[in-house]
Amino acid sequence: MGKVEENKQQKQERLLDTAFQLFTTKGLTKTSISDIVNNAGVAKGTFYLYFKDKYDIANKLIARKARHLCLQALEKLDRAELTDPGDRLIFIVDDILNQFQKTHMLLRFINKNLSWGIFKNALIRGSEDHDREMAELFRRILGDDLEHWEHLDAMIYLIVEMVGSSCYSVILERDPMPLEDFKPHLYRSIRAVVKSFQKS
Amino acid sequence: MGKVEENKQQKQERLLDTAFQLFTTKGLTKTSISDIVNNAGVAKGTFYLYFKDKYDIANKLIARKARHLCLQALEKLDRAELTDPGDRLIFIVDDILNQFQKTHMLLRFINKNLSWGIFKNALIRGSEDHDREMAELFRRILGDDLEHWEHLDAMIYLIVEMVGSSCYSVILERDPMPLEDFKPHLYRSIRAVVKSFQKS
Amino acid sequence: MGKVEENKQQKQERLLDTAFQLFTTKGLTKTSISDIVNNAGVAKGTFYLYFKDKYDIANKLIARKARHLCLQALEKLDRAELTDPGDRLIFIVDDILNQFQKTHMLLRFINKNLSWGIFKNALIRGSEDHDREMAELFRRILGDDLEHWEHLDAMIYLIVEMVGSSCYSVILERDPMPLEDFKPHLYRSIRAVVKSFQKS
Amino acid sequence: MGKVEENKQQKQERLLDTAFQLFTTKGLTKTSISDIVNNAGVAKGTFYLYFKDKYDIANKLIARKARHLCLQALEKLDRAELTDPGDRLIFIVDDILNQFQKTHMLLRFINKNLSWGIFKNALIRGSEDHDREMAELFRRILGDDLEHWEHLDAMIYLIVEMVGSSCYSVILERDPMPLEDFKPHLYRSIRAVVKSFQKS
DNA sequence: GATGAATGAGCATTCATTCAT
DNA sequence: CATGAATGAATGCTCATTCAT
Repeated sequence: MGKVEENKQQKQERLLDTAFQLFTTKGLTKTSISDIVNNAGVAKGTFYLYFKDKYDIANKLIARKARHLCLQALEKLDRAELTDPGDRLIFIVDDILNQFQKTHMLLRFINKNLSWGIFKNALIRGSEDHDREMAELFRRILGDDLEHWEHLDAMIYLIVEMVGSSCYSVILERDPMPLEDFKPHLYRSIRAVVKSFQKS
Repeated sequence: MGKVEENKQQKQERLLDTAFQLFTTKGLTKTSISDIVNNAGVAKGTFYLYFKDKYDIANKLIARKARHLCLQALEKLDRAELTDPGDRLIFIVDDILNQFQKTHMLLRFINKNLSWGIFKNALIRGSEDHDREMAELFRRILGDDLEHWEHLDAMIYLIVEMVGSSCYSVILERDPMPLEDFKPHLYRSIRAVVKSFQKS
Repeated sequence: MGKVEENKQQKQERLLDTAFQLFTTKGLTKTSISDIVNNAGVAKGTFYLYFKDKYDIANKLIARKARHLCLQALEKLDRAELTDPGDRLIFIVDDILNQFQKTHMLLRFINKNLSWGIFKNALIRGSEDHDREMAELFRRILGDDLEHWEHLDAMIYLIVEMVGSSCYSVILERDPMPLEDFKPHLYRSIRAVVKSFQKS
Repeated sequence: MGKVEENKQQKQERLLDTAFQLFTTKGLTKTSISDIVNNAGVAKGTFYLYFKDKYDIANKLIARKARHLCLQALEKLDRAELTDPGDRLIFIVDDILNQFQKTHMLLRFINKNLSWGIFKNALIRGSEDHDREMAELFRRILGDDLEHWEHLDAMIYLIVEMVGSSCYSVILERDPMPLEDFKPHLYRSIRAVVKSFQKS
């Protein structure tokens, strides 16, 4: 029985990997299910055993990749022993940007969907005690003194969108400037925004 | 044969209008060229006389709409007689957001493409003396005292991306909060970013 | 191992019941073997242990239902103590029509196959002494004085086809008229046909 | 322009003819649209230019064939100069049965759909003054003295269903007897039914 | 320039059937 | 006996593109 279960897992894994590779090279619209199964070496029907359609596998892929990305960054943050909340936030951002810089493919795929919603779902997903988990996540990112800020949710939302959106073309096209040139401006802006949310 | 020329213009216009309506209601991928020509009352072959394919007409449409949006905002700004650069920038942002709030369709279509590149092209497009035009545009937006800032291009880029990206789901889905609630945070952040770019 | 035997019987039964329900609601062509086994809670392979394919199970189902229908009508006839052959024939027809009226589903499934062949097979099926059984069946339906008629087989055939065919749309669509309005014409015609087959 | 129109007609005709041949040999369910276009020597897309799907072309085919069948029989009847309504009715029935006898294919295709509805639509189809046309049709079939009968519609319905249903297996399978043996019984029954509908 | 009939590659999806467990 | 994962042929249908008129 374990053997069958193992085999199933393997098939699904192979489909996910193949799909990821094709999505990142040819793009989602140009990739057909036929492409995926042919490259994965499984029968067409098998695809439908595991996924509803192309968008189903794409979403599962995004969630999986985003989750991995965030968890890695958070683990590094834990080991970094930073105390200043601005430093901590920028540490996370910097780590994620560096990961994207290393593999443009991943960024191209996660694309413009690089939003707060994605990350939230990737980390919390369907939890019962949603608010408590959110607070914990914020605390894990910023440190323990959350009471210095107002509207933490709006602040995080704004920063994630700002970073995600602005770095897309910076990383992929070096437009309007290379990432290294852009980082100082970005990080200075993040600090400014964080400060503007602080309770007076 | 001004009549013929007129007729040509009219056909193209009808195609653009129809395409816009279909793109905003059915979405780009779900709209076929057949849909467009049928609704426009034009023969299929005629489409190819004016556009290369679906994406060609979509891009021309985005450029046209974005241009209109910006020009309107700039004209209102000219009449508003504001002097503070932060006020001026926020006036523009506010006007554009209000326009999008009025017609969600337009925002849904321009989609995540709501980026600095779009606006830049919409306003300057293929000019020879690119840098001079940019400087003039900045001056038109911020006022005459540009020398107080460094890296104006980075600043504008960052702000446009931040606004565009964060307001997309705020306007269309009221997520994570309605536009009216979000605006104060956004404008406060814009001011903070603008300040952080000022020469010390 | 009566238990195993029982279990087998139960599985087959469950497949038959499920298939009937699906055939009558979704129609034969729209029902797949996957549908049947899923709804029956049986593995796909199991289906092939008992039936050759979809049409095999459908035929077995028709035979089974038609048989049940006829036997019920015949038993009621036995208890009705009618003597006139016309009365007896119409009693049977009326009972069957009423059963169909009650459950349109059944009629819709047996469909246009509601023919003499079906009923014959349902009642006699693969008997060795076919002719003697037929005579007995006729005698059971019409009474003992069969010698008054010629070509009994043709007569029964004609009447069954006439009733089955004409009542299909009458019962299911009330077209060209409702069953209650149609019955007098039908029964009058049956009597006329019966009479026309009598030996002069 | 005439040339294009002609070509279109020709294509549609070729599709109809090919479909008819395949439907009658392989059966409707076993015939795919690919089969049809391959045999017709046209592209797949062309099929959808003229028909919605397989059932659309089948229905158009049935209507067309049934219409042709009836019109032929009616024309012959006009030339036959029969006066007795029973004779006239049987003349029509006989002619149609003979046509089916000649080309089993046609009967196999029209199949169990050989009903009053088909013929009614084939002859009257979407007319405004439906009732008047029906009366005229009845008069054309039975002669001028329609007032001798009650419930003409029920009578015609019953007879068409009886003939269609009973002759299907008689012609195609010679079961339960060959057509020539069956005809006397059928015609005697028709006369009996017709008589039973006469006003007393 | 304008038309629209014709094309046919391409796609998603279904499903009967098999067979190793 | 029973299972259900895997198969892959088959099908209906779409649609961008061409080209003769």
